[in-house]
Amino acid sequence: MSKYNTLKGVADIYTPEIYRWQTIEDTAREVFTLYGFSEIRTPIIEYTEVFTRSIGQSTDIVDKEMYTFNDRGGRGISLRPEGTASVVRCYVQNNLHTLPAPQRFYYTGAMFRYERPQKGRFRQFHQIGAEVFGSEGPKVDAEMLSMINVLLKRLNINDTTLEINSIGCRECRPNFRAAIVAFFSEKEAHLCTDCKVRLKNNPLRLLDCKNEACATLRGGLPSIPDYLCDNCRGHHQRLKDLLDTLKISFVENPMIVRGLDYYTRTTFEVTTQHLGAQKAVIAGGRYDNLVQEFGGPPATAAIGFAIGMERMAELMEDSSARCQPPTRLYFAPLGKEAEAISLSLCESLRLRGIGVLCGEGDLSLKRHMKIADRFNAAFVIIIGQEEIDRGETLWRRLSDGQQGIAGITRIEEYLALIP
RNA sequence: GUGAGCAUAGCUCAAUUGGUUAGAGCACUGGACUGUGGCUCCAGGGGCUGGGGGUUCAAGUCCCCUUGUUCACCCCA
Repeated sequence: MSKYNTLKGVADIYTPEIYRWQTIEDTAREVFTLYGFSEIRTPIIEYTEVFTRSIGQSTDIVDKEMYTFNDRGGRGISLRPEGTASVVRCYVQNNLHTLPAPQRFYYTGAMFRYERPQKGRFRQFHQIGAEVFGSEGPKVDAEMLSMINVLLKRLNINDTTLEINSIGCRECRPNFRAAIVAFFSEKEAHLCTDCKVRLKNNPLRLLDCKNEACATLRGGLPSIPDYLCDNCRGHHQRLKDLLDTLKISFVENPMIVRGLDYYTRTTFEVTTQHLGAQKAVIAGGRYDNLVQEFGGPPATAAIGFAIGMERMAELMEDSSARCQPPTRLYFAPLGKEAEAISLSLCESLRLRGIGVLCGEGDLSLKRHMKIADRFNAAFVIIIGQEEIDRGETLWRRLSDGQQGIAGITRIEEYLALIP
């Protein structure tokens, strides 16, 4: 075995799987454009600080999952583990706040996290994400969730649930956090070992521990909405009202706290039951302080989300994925002269926008037929010596075997074959 | 990083309590049909049974190690 294999947790994507991916990408571009988003492309590598400062030093992502290394110049560099940090860096670096507000961007591309692969989780995975800068109002939250809704509908993906939550802002989160700490401190002895650490480092994450014992302890937990300040409470209520107006169904899930430190107020996930343990297909939220923390204009509120491509593609497996566009005509030349004629006919047809394939002149007709069939061609155009002598070609429709003749150089007659 | 399962042809899988030459379907190539595909029939190529070591008269099968993979935990898209 001297063959090379892919690295652990990365994958080649090709036909027919690639058509599902293209459908998702094409549809997302279309829908996002309708909502006023324009594409943004940022590098896959950044200074490591771009990620550690935004995502949070104590999160799992930067703590143990980043591909980090020094380049030949000794610069500390990381492969991006997610998209938002780079977009924010780009926004600040290029003073994009000077564009008409709010600014809307979407991106697509590969992300990297050093994790143990499992269903729906890879070391190189792909996201389509969108970000809006410069609007604090819940209208943007609702609009974004509506955009997601439209995308899912267009892709024929049902069976998903939109879950929303609010985790407060700089003003009210400390109160809430203190209440959580107080609540669990009494029960610390009964918490799992992970949660004992969380109690000190990141108490919010006590909320979504899956350990049964911890889940039981959560009974009687102070309710998050009770601790939101008036502004955050108002924001959250307004969002829910707008979602109702737009007839977007959702459930409130006070346990959504997200694993990245930059989130404020609205957080949300689109979940499914079809992906094993990885139920989040799309996730995102507000990050009203991050732009300022990156040195951008103060009080630049922002919100964004990311779609997991691999997970999305898996959901589409039974759904209406676009198939490879069929080759409409297959040219079957018999002999060198016929091959040359076929080749130039093919070029003419391609210039007219018709997808055609040209076989090789030294194949038997039987081989040609088999190949045409395998490529799903609608018609085979047979050109042998007899045809050349008569100045015409023989066409055969593969679906029913009907045959006819066409003038050898009359492009219109080939075009006419195609419905 | 932790735990469990699985590695046999390109793919999906067989192979009695350990037993002699490791099989089948699909796919591929050729033929039946020398200028006509799909369906059918026939034939052919393909394997160090993931790798290494051990037990045994005998190992695809049992044991150990290793690598890969799958699923789950942590966490996340």
